[in-house]
Amino acid sequence: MAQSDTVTRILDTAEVLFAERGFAETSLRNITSKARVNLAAVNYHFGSKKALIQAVFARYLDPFSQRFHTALDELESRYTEGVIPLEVLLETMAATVLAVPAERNSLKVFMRLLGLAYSQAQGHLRRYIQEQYGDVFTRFTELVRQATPHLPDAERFWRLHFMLGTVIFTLSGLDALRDIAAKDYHEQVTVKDLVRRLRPVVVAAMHAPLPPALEEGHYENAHIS
Amino acid sequence: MAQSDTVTRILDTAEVLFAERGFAETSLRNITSKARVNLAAVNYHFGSKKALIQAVFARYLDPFSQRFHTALDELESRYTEGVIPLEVLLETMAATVLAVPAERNSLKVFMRLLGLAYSQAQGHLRRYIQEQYGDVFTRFTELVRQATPHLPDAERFWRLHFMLGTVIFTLSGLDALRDIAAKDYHEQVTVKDLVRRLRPVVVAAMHAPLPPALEEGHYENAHIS
Amino acid sequence: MAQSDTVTRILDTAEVLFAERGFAETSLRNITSKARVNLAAVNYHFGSKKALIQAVFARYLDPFSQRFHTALDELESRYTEGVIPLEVLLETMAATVLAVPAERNSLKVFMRLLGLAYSQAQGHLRRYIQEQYGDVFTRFTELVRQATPHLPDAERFWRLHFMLGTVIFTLSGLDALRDIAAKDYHEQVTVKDLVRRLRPVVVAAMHAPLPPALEEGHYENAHIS
Amino acid sequence: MAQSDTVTRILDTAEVLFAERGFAETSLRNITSKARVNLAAVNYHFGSKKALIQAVFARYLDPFSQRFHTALDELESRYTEGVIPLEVLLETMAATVLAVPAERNSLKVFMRLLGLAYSQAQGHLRRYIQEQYGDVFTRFTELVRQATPHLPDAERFWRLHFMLGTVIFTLSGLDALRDIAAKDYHEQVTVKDLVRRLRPVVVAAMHAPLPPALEEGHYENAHIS
DNA sequence: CATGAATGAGCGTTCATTCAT
DNA sequence: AATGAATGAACGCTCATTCAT
Repeated sequence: MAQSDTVTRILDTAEVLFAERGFAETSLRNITSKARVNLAAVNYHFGSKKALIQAVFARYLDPFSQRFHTALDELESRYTEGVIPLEVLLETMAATVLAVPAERNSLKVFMRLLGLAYSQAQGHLRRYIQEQYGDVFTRFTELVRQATPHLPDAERFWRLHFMLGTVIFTLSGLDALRDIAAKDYHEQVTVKDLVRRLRPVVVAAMHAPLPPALEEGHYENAHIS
Repeated sequence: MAQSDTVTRILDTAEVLFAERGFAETSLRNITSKARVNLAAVNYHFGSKKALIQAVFARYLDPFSQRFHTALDELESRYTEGVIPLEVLLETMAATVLAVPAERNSLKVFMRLLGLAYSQAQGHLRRYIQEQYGDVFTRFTELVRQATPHLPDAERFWRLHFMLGTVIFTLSGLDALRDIAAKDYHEQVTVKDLVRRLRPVVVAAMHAPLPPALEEGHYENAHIS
Repeated sequence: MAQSDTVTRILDTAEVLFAERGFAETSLRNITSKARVNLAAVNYHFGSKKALIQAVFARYLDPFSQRFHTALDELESRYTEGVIPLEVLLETMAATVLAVPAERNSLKVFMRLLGLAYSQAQGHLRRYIQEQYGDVFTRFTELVRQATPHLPDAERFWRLHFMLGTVIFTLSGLDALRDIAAKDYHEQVTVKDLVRRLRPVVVAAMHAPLPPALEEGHYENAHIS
Repeated sequence: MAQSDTVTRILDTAEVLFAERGFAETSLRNITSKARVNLAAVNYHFGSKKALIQAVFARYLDPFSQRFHTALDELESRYTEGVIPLEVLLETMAATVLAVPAERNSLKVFMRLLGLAYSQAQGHLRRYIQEQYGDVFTRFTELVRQATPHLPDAERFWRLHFMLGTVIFTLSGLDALRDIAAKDYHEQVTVKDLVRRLRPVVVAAMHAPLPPALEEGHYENAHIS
């Protein structure tokens, strides 16, 4: 059995099981038995379970990072005179995020994995992602800054994460939500459809009016605080 | 040791550890040793680890459910003539969500738990929450429907979940994000501050223009699909 | 099953297997299956394999240390006027070493274990023994120092270890040597017999003339160096 | 890579690691990765781990056996008329033992290995050594018998092993003992120095008076038995 | 009401060895 | 002659749970 075969089968199986159950709930025995490879093969090829988890992410994030850099290069060469509009930046990011797993028909898995990366207690994973792919995100946020000069830096930071939450939460919980939606609204939702719905929401959120300044104590009287 | 003491100490310890590490990564030994109670006490008082997880949620969701029903009762008696405005509904929900853990100074823990409930592979937990607290959410969404008659039902459904994602993602990952924000913007973010920032974003998102109809194939030429 | 039962059976089985095969070559499964206790019982009662190894030693060394201190107390109260003769010290040590395992008919095992403690790569074990029982050995060597004032300190140190080697090597390899002796000399050797033979050898070794001074270069011409 | 190169590097690395940690605690992966050869090379060149262990010993014992036979030949041709004195025999053995590893600066390693051969649970190793090198030891002990006609056979057997214990125990634990000695007596001990100290001790031990006969029951009243 | 002891199942990992190339 | 890949067995250990007291 060629290396690529075993390695690929482990990765293919692992990403599905990780996405379905999370990392701690997926044992190497689950993976190897479903992939029909030897239990020791994971440690042989990846070294440890942690390294396997990172490899699963790398298989998405390496091409993503590469393509996104390329796409931003193109944008920058096209908009030499002015700033790149926010909508174009968002559109480009969406297109790149979708392009990579689209080839393997695994957008849902990728999104679930992204969601897990944030929510599960895998400190090593967040560290790994930050180290390996931090620069491309930094580059993107800098372009967003230029596209939204009216937004205070802190406000932009939080809004980007608000939207990140929207996207990851929605797409990673897609199956459950889709079931409810189908039951209540007799509607079969596709990822394409969801992205269509997300677009105006994200744009509106980024363009929302600034909140009242904190010092005014305006909210002290409300029940929210 | 009175029962209530042991039970409370288990719950107090469990919710913190669950929030910090997730459910699978927190063992009963972690909990009982930190709570300085006997290992068997969890199974004795709660029956199983699953039941403990549900009990941890119930301690938040029972009072939340109760208060929210009461708050909606008040709103309905106040707005007998017209519909309750969307902003008021959102404000009321936010106030109720914040009120419960505020008494125990554990909003962050509660939000982390909510995030975990969605992201972790605890099917029993989602089922439990749906069964126990589904009706109050149903009541809320019906009021939102009346407040946003112009929104198609499906669109409203998705936008509510978009915003749910925003809130849960942000508040459950608060610590990590707060660290980044503090490092980059020299800003110490409080929950109160975050809610202030969330308000206009959520409102804008709910009022965003409808997406173009899917049938038009408008997006087919874009890179997103 | 009472605790003492399980714990004792684990210790009894472990010391025999350790003595027969060494520490690394004896698995917890070997021990627990032979002792007919659950595999997890070792970790439950001792915490780890390392701790089990130390517990096996403690069961011998704790009473030994105690008795030896008592015996030295008696000697010191008996010899208030002069020094305790070397032969008496050696005799006392021998008697104490033999007394402890004699009660459990396991001198051979104890000696094998002592030999292993020196020869096997269990750094934690040497550290543990040094920490727990170093003081009684220090006390003994100090008395030996007073009994042999003519010996340079370094020479005494080495001769004590030469003799330690003799005793441990002989008694820990007793079975193999006994087999050879039985085959060649038709002699069934008992521990008592071996101690009888060891006595004059040890005394003669401690009283051997000093080696020529190193500076003389006397040995440079010999083939030994 | 020429075969001899790979084989030599495996042997060089293996003997060091075996001496440091013992046989069971040294994995083939340890050896091959440190020697920078392929994992399968050990099984390819030696057949098994056991065979590797034996090969490590053979590299010392083959030349030792050869030289010792030659040295004894010389002694016998020199002492045609009377017996070879005990001191000369011991001196000759010491010189031969030291000569072989001296060429590779690895006396310590050799001694550690000898100690391990006795103490570790490698039955195959003792068998191998006995089969391969038993005759030269038999020849030596026969000469010792002629040199010490006054000693009963059994007594001579045990004293030789007492001394074997002294030497192997001391030299194989050299590093640890050297550390203690250096700390307590500010003395840097060399192997040459140790042999100097061993000489009078070994001679005195071999010449020690015979123990009282066992039948007398002399020791029954002592504490030793 | 509470607990120390015990259990069976399963975990990630490492092992010496084999085999096709 | 040599090696990368793969394997089955075993390792120490932790898990949630049960049970007798």
